[in-house]
Amino acid sequence: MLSNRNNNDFYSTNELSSYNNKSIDVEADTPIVVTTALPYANGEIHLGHISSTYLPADIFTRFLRISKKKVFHVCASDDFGTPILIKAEQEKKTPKEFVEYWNKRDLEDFNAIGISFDKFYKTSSHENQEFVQNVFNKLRNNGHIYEKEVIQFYCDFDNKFLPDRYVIGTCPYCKSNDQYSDLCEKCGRVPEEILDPKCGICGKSPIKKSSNHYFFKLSNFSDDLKEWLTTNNNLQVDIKNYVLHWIEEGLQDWDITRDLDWGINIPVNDAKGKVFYGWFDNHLCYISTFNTLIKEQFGKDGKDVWNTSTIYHFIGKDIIYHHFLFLPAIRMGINMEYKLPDYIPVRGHLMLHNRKISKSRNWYISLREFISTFNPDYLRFYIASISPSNQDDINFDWDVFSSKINNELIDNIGNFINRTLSFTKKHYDGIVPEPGIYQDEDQKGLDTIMTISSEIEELFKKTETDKVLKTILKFSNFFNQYFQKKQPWSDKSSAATTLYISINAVRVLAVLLLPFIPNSVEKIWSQLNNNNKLYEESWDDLSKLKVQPGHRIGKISPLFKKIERNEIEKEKTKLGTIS
RNA sequence: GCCGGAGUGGCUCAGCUUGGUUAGAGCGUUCGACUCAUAAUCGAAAGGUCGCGGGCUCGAAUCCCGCCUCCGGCACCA
Repeated sequence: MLSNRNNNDFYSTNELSSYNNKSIDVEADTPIVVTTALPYANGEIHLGHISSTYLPADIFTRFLRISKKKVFHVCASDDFGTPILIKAEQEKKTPKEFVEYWNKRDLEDFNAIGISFDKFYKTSSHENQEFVQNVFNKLRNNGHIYEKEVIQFYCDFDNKFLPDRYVIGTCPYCKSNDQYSDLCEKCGRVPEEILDPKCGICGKSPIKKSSNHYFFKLSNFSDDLKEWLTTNNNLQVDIKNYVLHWIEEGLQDWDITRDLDWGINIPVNDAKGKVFYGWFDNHLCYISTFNTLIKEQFGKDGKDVWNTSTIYHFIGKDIIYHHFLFLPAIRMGINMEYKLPDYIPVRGHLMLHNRKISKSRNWYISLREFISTFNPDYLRFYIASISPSNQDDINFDWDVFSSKINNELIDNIGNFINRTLSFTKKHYDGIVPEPGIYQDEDQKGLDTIMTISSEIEELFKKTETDKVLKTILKFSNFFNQYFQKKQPWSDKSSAATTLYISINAVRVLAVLLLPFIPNSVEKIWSQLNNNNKLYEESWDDLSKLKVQPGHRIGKISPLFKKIERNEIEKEKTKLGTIS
């Protein structure tokens, strides 16, 4: 059940516009382009999407921003294709209305969990349509496109070709009725040939008819792809080997045509009623969206910026094939007008209590539902703390979630912050005290603050978010120990020094945690009563003692609310029962 | 079937690339300390023949061979 809480307001909206300071010269420093895989505009975002793609990208992006790098995070909704057409018809909406709804809804959900895009656009934008058609024409002129007749199901009654999703029949494997010809939702397999096919619109038996399709000669690029995969050392080795294996087996040319009217028109006169296959246009939307953003922000041609940038495509492991083969091959096919990606961080899938997430089997947790009950930062913290920088699957478990949040985020980090600030309030009237002589313990504390940034920076760059968080927890744990050993409540002579150092450690923690729990960290900042904005902080200043003696801190209250046993039990019983 | 990954204290995992002090961490358990703090924190202890068998080596969780078990991918999917 969803609460009435307005999730849009959870993260401040002017935060992003402040990042995008137009005075920054995009050419002065190497810009970084971060793209995230496009959500398909036919259903809600769930925890799996967040975990495999958007959160790792957002943490990375936020780290780059605080490191004062020029970074552009672009994404878009994937608006075309048969499943959308079918669902729109079911809901008696035009496909355009349907995808507009999901585009808006997805962005709201992303905002609610603090995924910060510089632009979230759509594959149905006129910019993308023109761009895709342009790319197609160039590929065609370069000899990478050919035409071929293919046999398709055709419904005489409805007078149209039936793409796979429009053909319903019996699964040849598990014999379930009423399954799509390209996917059996009962057994999860992809039928070779569906039994007893029926038209998904009128229910009559379709006939087979030939249709002229356009093919992309993926096979032209085998050598170039192999070369790229071998020489780009930023790509994950296990994935490279996996993809190289596909190339060895021989790449199939790729049918990029669909006999549909919901898609990007193929810019050829005799291709009326045909559109591009979604995977031809959707990843080109990374570029068209980026170009639109650069035009809007700087009035420039995005191409130049793109080609001088470092490019990251964040994806889940299910779309490796498209991103390691189709995407680069298409860019190669237009003479590298737009450079290839430098990095393709691939993450595994999120399991739910050790079972695969499946919407059709109702084994999933939607993002909306999650954040109607829990602080969105709890999800960010938990997922980040269990996400390795490889494509291993990870597991969402309500009990682990609750113990991580209560023990690590709240009891370790939250408590250190709270005890430090409360002590300052109580014994120093909220004024940061003047430090005295540094003893050994104090010096160790100062050293810990000094070295933390370089220790963490490397891990961030390798997108090892779980290790970053572990290091931050170690940092916080160190200061809990420090506080305990120094006993400022009884050792009055060194209490001022203890508090001065501790308060500065709180500030460091806030900056360190910004990429992970951006909302909560704003609260720390306001409790510290710093007079600048947190996002104006720079990573370079991380290890400085910037909270000065004499500074008055703000109002103190616990940052987090603990997760109660019964809340978790409630969530566990809800699993799989939501209709 | 093919390709890949994993098996380490009750649980979750790190370490393995570049073999070498009594194999680490967190949670959980037990005992103790403290009271600034959201019954929090701090200290200590118990607990593992590092899946099995062999091999190389002065020495292996770490390298090599074989076996067992589990998991993932195999071109719809975050």
